[in-house]
Amino acid sequence: MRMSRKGEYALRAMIVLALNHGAGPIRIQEIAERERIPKKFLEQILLELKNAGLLESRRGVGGGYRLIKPPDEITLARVVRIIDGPLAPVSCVSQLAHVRCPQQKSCGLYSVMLDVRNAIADVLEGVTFADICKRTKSRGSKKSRRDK
Amino acid sequence: MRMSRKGEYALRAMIVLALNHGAGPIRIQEIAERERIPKKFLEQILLELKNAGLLESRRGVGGGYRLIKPPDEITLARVVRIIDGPLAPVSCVSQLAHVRCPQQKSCGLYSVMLDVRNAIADVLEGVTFADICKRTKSRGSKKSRRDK
DNA sequence: TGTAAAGTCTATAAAATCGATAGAGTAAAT
DNA sequence: ATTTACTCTATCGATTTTATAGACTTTACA
Repeated sequence: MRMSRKGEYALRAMIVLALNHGAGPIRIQEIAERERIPKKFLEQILLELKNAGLLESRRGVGGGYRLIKPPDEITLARVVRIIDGPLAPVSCVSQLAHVRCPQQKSCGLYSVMLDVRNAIADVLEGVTFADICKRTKSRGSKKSRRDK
Repeated sequence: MRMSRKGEYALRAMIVLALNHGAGPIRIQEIAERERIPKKFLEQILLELKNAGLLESRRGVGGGYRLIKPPDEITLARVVRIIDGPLAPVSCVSQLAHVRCPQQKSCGLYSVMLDVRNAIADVLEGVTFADICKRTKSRGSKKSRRDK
């Protein structure tokens, strides 16, 4: 149930941009160094986010990227969907992907996978980059659990 | 945030076995046909599930696979973890994978990803194959939502 | 007892995806 | 003009995923 590294890079880059929101644009290079992301890889990611309408850029001296909207209007879900596609764990519960689920909705898996998708979406749609910025500063961690 | 096809195959195969629990063993061939899963691929999957202690098998005429425990004692999470590994979307929130998250827990992403992992786990640990069997028969679907 | 049926095991192939890199191009600033 | 920094497209290598192959073992039963 993995998220791609690309998706994680995108989130980290967005956090940097959110923390800096209001100040001038930030260069790719700087984000890449701060988050230890391969620069050329990050270029592609930021371009995608720009083409999706999340970022604006300026070229040349003093150029770089910045958020178009304030951090509290951008959810993590938005970014993950742009970079990694649907949140749905299997294609049959995503509206976009047309799939030939053998028994369609009669299949018992369908509703569970729908629940999983919704659970993921609830978390990711409920958190904005403004929230992340707060957490990053105040470090207010939550409960913890095991995983395997 | 995809689950592998292998994981989905495993879940479907388990459902077939659960629906048949109490009757005799089921042949790989039969499961493969019913769920349209490549037989040789399914062999590997069932073997993994057997080695993990979920299934038992018999060879020769009249052989096949069956569940060791009743369906209401096996959660979907169990199967997904066996076949696909940790549920955690990024490695830094999984105990097993030792990772070098740049800022460790001070990173604002950490708690969100933990929430995602827990949300997934809550769903998958809360559903057994007995539940799925009920749903498959009675077709009691739930709420629906969009995804993209 | 021998033959067919079924699972077991390991290797490998084919395909897809991922992560990363390369390099030529364009726009902006000075 | 020159430098800086984003833009675009292609490609590469590695890994992972998905699938196939084939020889082997166990079991039933004729």
